[in-house]
Amino acid sequence: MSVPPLSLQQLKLKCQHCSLKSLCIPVGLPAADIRLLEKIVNSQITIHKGKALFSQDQAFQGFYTVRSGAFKYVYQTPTSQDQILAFYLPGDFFGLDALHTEKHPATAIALQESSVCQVDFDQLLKLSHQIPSLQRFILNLMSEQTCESLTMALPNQTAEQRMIGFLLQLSEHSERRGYSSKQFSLPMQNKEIANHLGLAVETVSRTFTDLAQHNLIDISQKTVTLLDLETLRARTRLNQASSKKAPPNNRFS
Amino acid sequence: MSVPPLSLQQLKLKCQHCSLKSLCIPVGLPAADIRLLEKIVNSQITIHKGKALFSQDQAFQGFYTVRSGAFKYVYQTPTSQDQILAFYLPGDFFGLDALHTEKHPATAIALQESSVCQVDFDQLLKLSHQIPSLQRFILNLMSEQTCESLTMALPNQTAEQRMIGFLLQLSEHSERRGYSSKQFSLPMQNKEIANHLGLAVETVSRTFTDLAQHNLIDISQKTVTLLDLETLRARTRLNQASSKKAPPNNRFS
DNA sequence: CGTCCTATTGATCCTGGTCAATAGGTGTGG
DNA sequence: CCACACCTATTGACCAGGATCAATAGGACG
Repeated sequence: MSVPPLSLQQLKLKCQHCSLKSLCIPVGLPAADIRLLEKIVNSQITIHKGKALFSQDQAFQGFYTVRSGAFKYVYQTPTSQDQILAFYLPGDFFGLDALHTEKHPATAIALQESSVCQVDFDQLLKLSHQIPSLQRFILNLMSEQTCESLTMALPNQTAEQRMIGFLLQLSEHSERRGYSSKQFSLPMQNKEIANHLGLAVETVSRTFTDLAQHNLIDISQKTVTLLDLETLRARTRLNQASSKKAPPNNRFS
Repeated sequence: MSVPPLSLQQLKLKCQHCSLKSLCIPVGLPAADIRLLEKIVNSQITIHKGKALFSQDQAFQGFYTVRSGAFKYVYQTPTSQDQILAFYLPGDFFGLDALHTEKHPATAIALQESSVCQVDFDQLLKLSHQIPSLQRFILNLMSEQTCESLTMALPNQTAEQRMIGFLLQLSEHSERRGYSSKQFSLPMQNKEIANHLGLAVETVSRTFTDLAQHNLIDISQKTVTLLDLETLRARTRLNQASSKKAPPNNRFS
């Protein structure tokens, strides 16, 4: 049977026609540069549910952006306990943390049928000599990631606060991709949320039902609806600014 | 009174003669390149105890390396609660997380009389076109920081595990600088350790005395001695690998 | 349809936070 | 140089949030 010279399927694999291009490397680049970029991007990678895109200690061959699906990023400790460091959703970049050791520090596992683009890093560096804004893009990307994980590392926080923070994070992500900030799906299991947030599965379950009973969220079939963003945001603020005492030296000198 | 043309004091400010150069940007660079580097580094910055090197939201002018002293890196939340994201000791780089917003996301405050080098980032980028290994150095630096803060964000962990982890981190740092991995000083207060680790001050105090009573550490006058590295390391492993059940699917498929 | 894994709900226990009181340090002014 | 004030560290008593244990229900998949 004959196929058209360029199917819609194939067309979509090009950066120029990618629905995520406004969130991705091509942002702001002229069409000519995007065509150069396409040459060093492998957009044909599909990963099945439960399979690893790359494994911990595997050699770094480039970094990735999620086209569709979702990943968990798992660090395996020497004592064979797993810790989910992050989840990656469409539009997210990951893998650059392997740069300094040339080995991936953790394993990326697909939570569902997923597709990614692989960007050859060395070639991207070369290309960045022709396209100066690329260099800035890479640096900004890494700076952003450092900054994000720094603030992510905030401890304290009750179980509810961590859960709400997690939901708000997904909400922002959904919004950034042009979808609803109030409704999105959870591609991961409660068990995985628990692991990521450092809680027991039971606590995750209980917190979801608590929030639902207070009409702050609605959750059914792995789809979450945030019903009261205001109150949710308010509840993540720790201790309501502890205004009980207002010590005189709460400012930097 | 007449002074020699180049005092020992002034000499030490040069990258070539800096005692930290093997940990810093000059590592591996020929003397000629180091001289170029010296031109874009301001090594004359001294910060007094309690003063800020830069403040949250302040414009990014370059990044820093600690020459001497110590800093806490404080994020001030909208509700005016402070969170210590990190401590920076001699040899540490910081400030690059400001790159993508051009504003520092947190405030760096000296814990004691401290001195830093300020590196003009734009000039460093220019210089990296002449010295290719510089580009790699910058990228590696940022990758390392991303990676570090990612793994730092591990939750779980009991109070004791977090405290030991903190001490081991300082131990490695001390070793990297060529000092003892077993004995080092704590430039920060218990209050600040507590804040950083998300614990109560009382818990920090209690954990120190507990560890001391078990002859795992010795602590006096802000100087810590690690007496039993083996046991300390063993105690950071969460749950001793939970071998009670050994589920069949503890491996990635 | 049966098996296995995940989610939910209840009961109990323990780590670590909070409150409180005291001791030790540091710095300032008389 | 000492006294006082204020801040930090330590120790004890108590309490609560969330982990653990346990049992059941719901889903996914062969």
